Amino acid sequence: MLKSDRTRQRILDTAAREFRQRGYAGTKVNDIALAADMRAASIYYYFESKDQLFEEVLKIGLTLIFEAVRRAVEAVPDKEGYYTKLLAAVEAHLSTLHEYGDYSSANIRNFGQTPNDIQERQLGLRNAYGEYWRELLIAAQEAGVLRKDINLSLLRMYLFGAMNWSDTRHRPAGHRRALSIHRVAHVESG
Amino acid sequence: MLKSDRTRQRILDTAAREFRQRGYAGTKVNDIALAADMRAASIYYYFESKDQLFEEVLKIGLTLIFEAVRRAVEAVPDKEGYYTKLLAAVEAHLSTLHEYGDYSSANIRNFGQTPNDIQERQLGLRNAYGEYWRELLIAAQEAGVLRKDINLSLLRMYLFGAMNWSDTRHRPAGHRRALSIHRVAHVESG
DNA sequence: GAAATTTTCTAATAGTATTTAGATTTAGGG
DNA sequence: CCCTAAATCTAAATACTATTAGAAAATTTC
Repeated sequence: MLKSDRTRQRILDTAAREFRQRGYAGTKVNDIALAADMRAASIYYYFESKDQLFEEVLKIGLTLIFEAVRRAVEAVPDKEGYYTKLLAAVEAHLSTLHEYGDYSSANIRNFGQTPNDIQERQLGLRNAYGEYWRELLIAAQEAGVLRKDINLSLLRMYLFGAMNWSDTRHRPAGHRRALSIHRVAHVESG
Repeated sequence: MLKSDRTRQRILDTAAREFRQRGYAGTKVNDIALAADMRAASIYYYFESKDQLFEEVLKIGLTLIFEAVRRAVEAVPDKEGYYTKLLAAVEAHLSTLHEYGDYSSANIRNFGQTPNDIQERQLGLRNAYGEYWRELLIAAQEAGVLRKDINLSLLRMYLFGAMNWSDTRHRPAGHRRALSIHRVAHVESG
């Protein structure tokens, strides 16, 4: 029963890559199949529909980020304070985006243009992640790590934008990211 | 001969809105036509193809932002220094995104998932805008407004991300932005 | 190694999309 | 008003796309 699982995984990986690059409507089931070295019909043996496949990719994408960030924040001892916690969160978000880029980028880039019924089913997870950051930022501000006059909703929005944008830029092959995630998180020169 | 121009404009406006919401592949020529209160075939009287219409929307979107930013920066007297110039640029970018949102958002949100041939034709304009910011940031750093150890490529990437992200969040109707662009640019509470 | 089961493929179906052709309507100038 | 040109429409051609049916191949089990 293992081959089956590996094939399913291969379809998911390929689908994530295609959805990321061409979007939900722009990706044809056939594109995914050919890129995964099979015929379109075979995909229906593993997934009910294109929509269901897409939803699974979306869910995996955000779940990976959320769990990595939560783990990273919880790994910081409380005595280190909220500045360190915040940095850990940023680094975890960026690392996941880098490592499981196809899944998480597929989610981030396509959510806005996803059909409504799919969006609604994903909204819970999305809001939960936003809420997690909201509370993190509030705690950081109360701990004095962020100035009181900073608008936390805006800051959160900007943070997400900044973290997720890196993804938009195309990374030329052979010119792999030369900066460590740490440097990226600190906006430092290498 | 004015009716013609107005209709063409109406098609463009409608197309920008649809492309923004549903993406390039997700938007059907029919959707645009119906939303603009006509039949699909009529669009072909004004535009050669769906692609050409899409390209025109993309181009308008970025051109509006670029020109607004350039004008805003040039309007700042040199003696006011680069911090003011930088803020003016951010405010202009945000304002345009807010005012001509459909065009500029259609560009920002869809560029990555646009077919290759279209992307290539738009690349010149995109690179020019990026280059404009690059030089602005270099000048600001040399003028001492930005710390020397800050990686300008990353900063630019993050700036774009932060500025363009606001766009992703849906603005519930009736709950129009309560913060001024100025406050948004400063990440200040209202 | 043959039977049973799982997996994959070929071919067809049904539904949609873009785009043309050509007829019809609308608007403006004389 | 009427004529002409511009603008729009209806209907159809063409081309895709998701999905299904069922045959064929591969894999597993005994």
